[in-house]
Amino acid sequence: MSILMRIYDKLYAAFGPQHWWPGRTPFEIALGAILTQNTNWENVQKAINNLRDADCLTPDRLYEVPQMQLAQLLRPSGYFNVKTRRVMAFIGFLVKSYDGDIENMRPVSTSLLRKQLLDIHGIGPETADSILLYALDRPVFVIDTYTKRVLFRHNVLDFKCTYDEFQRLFYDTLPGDVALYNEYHALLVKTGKLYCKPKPLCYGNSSIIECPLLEMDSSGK
DNA sequence: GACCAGGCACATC
DNA sequence: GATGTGCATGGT
Repeated sequence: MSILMRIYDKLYAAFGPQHWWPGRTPFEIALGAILTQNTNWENVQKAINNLRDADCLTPDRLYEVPQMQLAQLLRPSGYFNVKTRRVMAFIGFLVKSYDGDIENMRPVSTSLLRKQLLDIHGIGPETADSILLYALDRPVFVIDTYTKRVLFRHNVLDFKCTYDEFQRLFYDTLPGDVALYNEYHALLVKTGKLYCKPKPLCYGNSSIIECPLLEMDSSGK
């Protein structure tokens, strides 16, 4: 069994299902993916609640709302000027390419969708992959800071490896299963929050193991 | 007051 | 290609 599958089994046994992504609709999930960039989820939820209270939680309404007003609604999520532009870019794409309905993306291939998402200003690999996996149910593995930290601290990959290199390891050693990818990423975030804070640990010391639930036995099995 | 939080674009070398 | 920096609120 691969190291990644063993880690998954340990995490699932320890924490159980995480019921991700926290969002009511695919569109809300996509918005959350943008708003949570480098940001605590509780702050994102406040911004999403603002949008809901202002009746702005649909592509049509967001397409109409003035930029200044949108920025104020997004304020609690931090980087609100940046995120306002990014949300507007995403909405513009959705309206222009998919008639303002994320459901119209369903028939399109995953590889094409990923290219289109990455072309949108403010959507990088993690945000694109989060939308693909959690909003559109595609077998795409999301790599985030916690994923890198947890794997690095278990000597699976170097922290300096690229996004694609981390992702490749998951594709090479796990089946392409949406439910598995969904749960695994959520479990890595859960574990990272509990055990893999950036300090006082040093990224340069790969021998440090700070995730006790993940420690393997001496035979490496 | 310091640190942290589910990135990304852009400038510079 | 690698490295550094700006973006910002809110909780601990």
